[in-house]
Amino acid sequence: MSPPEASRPARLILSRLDTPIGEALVVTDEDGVLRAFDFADYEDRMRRLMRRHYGEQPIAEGEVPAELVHVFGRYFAGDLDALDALEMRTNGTLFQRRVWAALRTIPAGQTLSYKQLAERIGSPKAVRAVGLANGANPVALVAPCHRVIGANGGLTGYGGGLHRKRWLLVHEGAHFAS
Amino acid sequence: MSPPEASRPARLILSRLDTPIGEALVVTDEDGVLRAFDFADYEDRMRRLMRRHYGEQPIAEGEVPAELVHVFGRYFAGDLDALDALEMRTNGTLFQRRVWAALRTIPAGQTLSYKQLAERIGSPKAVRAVGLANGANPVALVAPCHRVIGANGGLTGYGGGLHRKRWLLVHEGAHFAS
DNA sequence: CGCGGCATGGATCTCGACGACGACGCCTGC
DNA sequence: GCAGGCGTCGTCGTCGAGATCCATGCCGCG
Repeated sequence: MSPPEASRPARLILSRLDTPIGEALVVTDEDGVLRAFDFADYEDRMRRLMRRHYGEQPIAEGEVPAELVHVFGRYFAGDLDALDALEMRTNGTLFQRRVWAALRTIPAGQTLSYKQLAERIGSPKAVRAVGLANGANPVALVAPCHRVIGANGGLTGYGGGLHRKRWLLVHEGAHFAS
Repeated sequence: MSPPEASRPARLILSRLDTPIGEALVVTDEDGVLRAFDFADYEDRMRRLMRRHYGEQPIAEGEVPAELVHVFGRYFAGDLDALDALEMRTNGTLFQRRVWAALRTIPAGQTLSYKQLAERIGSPKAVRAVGLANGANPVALVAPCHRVIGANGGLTGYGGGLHRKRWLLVHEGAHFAS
């Protein structure tokens, strides 16, 4: 159901990618597989997450792998499903990995409420916990936590700033309140 | 009685010094005051100690301050009291600092047993604890933990290796068994 | 003697318990 | 509607208790 815990990477490489909504941080491992995606104005939180998941290991600066440049470029250019097949590796608790896996079952253009997401992973009452896990998602966009909104259709919150959540949902043609 | 806990240093500088008993590690703070002295073959332990006392702070490489080169040189050349006036700063628990301060009251050429040292700091039964604190001494030579030996005159143990303890005691003209 | 066993005390590590905290949702009372 | 209160549940930080580890010393036994 949820993917297995990812092994401790031999190396972590941090690179930076320009997007229409600001500079993004891309962390990959020695196989070039994505370990984190976040926005540059939240670099502190991203580093804290990496430390939590992988220990004190230093993070080297590098280039964004060509395949990732290509795939994110397509997504922002309007090919909304471009990220669906992209491999990602995450650590985290069983519950978190369940939530993050469930996120990828929401197609672009659609949204889900925190409640519906909680039901989908079999813990119908763990609504706020789902919110917490959403906030701890290391791989924004690829695990599309921006597609989860309040039961009343409002945007509630987003780790990258509400303006980005709004932009992404508009970009994907989803419906939401105000 | 025991010196106050040293403040967190602004900077730590690690330098290396040749001695008749092998390369030594010298750690100084931004004032050039000694924070650690150990032998190069135990660099791991030294770094662990620094981390414990001063946190994750990185340690820069640098040159041994001229005064220290001079003073250690004199000690190894036979001026056995050359280190007596040297300033040092240590962190650690109250008990540890009491032990380390008491070490400096043992003159070169003399020895004390762990028991006598325990009595000297007012905890006559904390004999093994004194041994532990001795092993956690960050400032070898300057806090002369090598002058503490077993009640039967044997050398027991030394963080820098027994051969160094033996060499130092011979160098200082102290008496000990076998 | 030499050896084994045991008391002794501080530091460190590990665990489990506990409390606080949310990117919510629902119900109530105006 | 809308503001406020509360149930709910996984995380994380903190704290404290208990076990373990030792650079010992002493006693008792062969």
